[in-house]
Amino acid sequence: MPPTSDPTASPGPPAVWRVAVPVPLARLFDYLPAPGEQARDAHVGCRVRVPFGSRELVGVIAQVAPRDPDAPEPKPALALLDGAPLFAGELLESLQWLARYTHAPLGEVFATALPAPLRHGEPLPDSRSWAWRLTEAGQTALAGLRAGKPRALATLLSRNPLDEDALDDASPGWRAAARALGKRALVERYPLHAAPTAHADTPISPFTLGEGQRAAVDAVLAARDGFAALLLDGVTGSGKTEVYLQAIADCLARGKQALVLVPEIGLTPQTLARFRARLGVPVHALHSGLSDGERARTWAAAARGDARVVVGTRSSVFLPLPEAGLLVVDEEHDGSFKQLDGIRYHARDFALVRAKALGVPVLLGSATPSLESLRNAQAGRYAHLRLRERAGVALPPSVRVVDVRKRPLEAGLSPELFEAVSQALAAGGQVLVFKNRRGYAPVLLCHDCGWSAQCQRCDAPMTVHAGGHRLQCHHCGARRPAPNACPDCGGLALQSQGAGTERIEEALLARFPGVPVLRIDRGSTQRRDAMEAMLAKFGREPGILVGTQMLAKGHDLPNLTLVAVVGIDEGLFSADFRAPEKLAQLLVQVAGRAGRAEKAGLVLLQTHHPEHPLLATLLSGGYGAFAQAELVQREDAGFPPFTHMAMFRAEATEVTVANAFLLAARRTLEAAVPAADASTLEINGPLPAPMPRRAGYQRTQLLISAPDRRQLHATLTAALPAVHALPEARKVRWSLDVDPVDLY
DNA sequence: TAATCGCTCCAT
DNA sequence: TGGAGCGATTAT
Repeated sequence: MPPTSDPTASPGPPAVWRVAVPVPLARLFDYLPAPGEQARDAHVGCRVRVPFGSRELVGVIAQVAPRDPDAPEPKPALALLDGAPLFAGELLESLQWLARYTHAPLGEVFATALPAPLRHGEPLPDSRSWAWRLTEAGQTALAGLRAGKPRALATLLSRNPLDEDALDDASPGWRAAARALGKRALVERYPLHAAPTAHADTPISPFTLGEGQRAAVDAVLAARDGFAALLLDGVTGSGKTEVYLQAIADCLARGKQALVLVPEIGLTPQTLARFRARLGVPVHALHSGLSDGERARTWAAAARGDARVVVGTRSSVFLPLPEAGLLVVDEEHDGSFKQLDGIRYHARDFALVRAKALGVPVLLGSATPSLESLRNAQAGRYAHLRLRERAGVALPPSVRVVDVRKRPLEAGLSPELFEAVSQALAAGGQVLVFKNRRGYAPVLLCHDCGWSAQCQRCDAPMTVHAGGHRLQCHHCGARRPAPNACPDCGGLALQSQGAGTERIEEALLARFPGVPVLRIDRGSTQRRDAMEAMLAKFGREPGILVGTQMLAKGHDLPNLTLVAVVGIDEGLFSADFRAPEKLAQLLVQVAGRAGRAEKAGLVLLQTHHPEHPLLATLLSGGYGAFAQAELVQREDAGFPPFTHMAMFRAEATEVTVANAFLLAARRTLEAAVPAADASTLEINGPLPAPMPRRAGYQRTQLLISAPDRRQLHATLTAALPAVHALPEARKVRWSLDVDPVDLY
């Protein structure tokens, strides 16, 4: 950091605020302190409102520096928004690291790290938790209340006061009832005093641990006084959550905060309820279903140390943790930890950076660890903790590959599959049919002339929906009614080719009349809690679930005895080098859903390629053997984690315009490569993206890779200012993605 | 990124 | 001649 001046302490040139503003410019802007303020070092990390062109923006003071006497007079800032910095210490440093690593402007990184109200300059909200109790008048009036929601709420509160989180769980929609009762002074709201420091009395639960779990907990506790990365590698049902809970309980007992990152679909009410029941302190949840106000409150609670445990999705990795003791990343292999637009950070990787800066352990859990994490474990950078056996009485499922070559298929389902479903239902079990394609059918084809329905704005076929009546593009969202006759030849022989979840549902309903069939995908469950409600209604009686990825985890389904996986063949031959890893993870995760309780589960894999090496390795040696084989291939091919990548993407209405930019960027990069790295740094492209046209834009890409991360960053750092300044850059939408996950 | 400036075109 | 529409410019 450059020298700063504190005019109250030492005379010298007057100081200015150097502000990181949320605009795509990788530099700071100088402002004179707001009226009545003097620039002090303690202002670093505070928000300020500043004039910017004709706009007003909220920025963050990144430095306090002496005013440059040669520069023109800076504009004065409008107002200092914080009395104490929002970003300080570890978080400030980690975010500065992230800006350097992603090559993104610091102002945009700060903006991404804040919930919307704080980003727009609102004050840090009140973060106390509130509870409700019955008043004396309420006690008296209780018996006289008419039946209904208010009476139900009053009855609930007559047993004991409840905090708002507990009310959310116990009685959704309670707020209207509470307001009604509050008006009549029958109930009242009061602030709870969050216990801010030590919870020495928090018991480490008496739950008995298996041998592997015990060893894992011991390893985490042994590492608790400093930074350590621990990979908790345990099959589904081996009790990873119990290990997290015990490690968190220890963390709480020492008066520290714990942060648990979970995938987008992993934050179920079930999970939260389990954390709340076991830890004995308020557990804050942070996910996309919350209002902006709630997110800001959680942020404030974490910043003040009031939130002792936060369970949240990707963006929770930006929470301030002044008293951090432990970070957990559950399902660390999950793709939803990578942000795909804006600041393209990886929450798991950033959690590691933060844990290191905080000097606390980070626990990465998965039944199917990413190859990156396995490699780090093998290189000795992470401790590798294995949980081999399933906890309790659960038995591992048996897996059967069904060869469907030359078999008659109905909606893509084989006779063997129908037979297995029939048997499972007869035995009183539930069935999951997994197909990673929503809609009715992936293609609408003319049997006479070969025409197929394509999206007009994307290089992709349109998916058939609504039983064949509607066409929808899954890439740009376009919709139109399905034609009755072929637009090319006028023929009436239009056929839905292939099967999505809708069509599979239809076939199962026809085949098993009277059996409940529930379809779960992004079409059937728009709202976040819709899936909960549907699964609750589905219950434990015999029935069939049909669904996509959404069903691969979360939601305990103890009566599930058969899992049938359909349509994996595309994944076996994808061009993406990560496709095998993703497919193996998906198969293992889905299979893990079968037979979680006393009943042994059966998994059917339907394929045209029963001899495919991926399946063979996975079946004979499990995920570990697959991962070993895959790592060897990655090393031979020079792919991550043995090499490091960055991707420039460009889109424009004309492909030549997109390519012209990437070609100019390539020249700029080549000129910036240090001589010592010239033989190892590789640049590929410009090449068309795997989907060359999307939503009307032509998309091309440029891939840079180097065996050493330092080389990659040295080149990017040297070249990026010139790339930003390229005249061609003004004509395209372009972005840089360091460590891209999807190569498109 | 987003607001603004200034150039061209063309309807009035 | 006004102003819609578009591309270029610029931000302390």
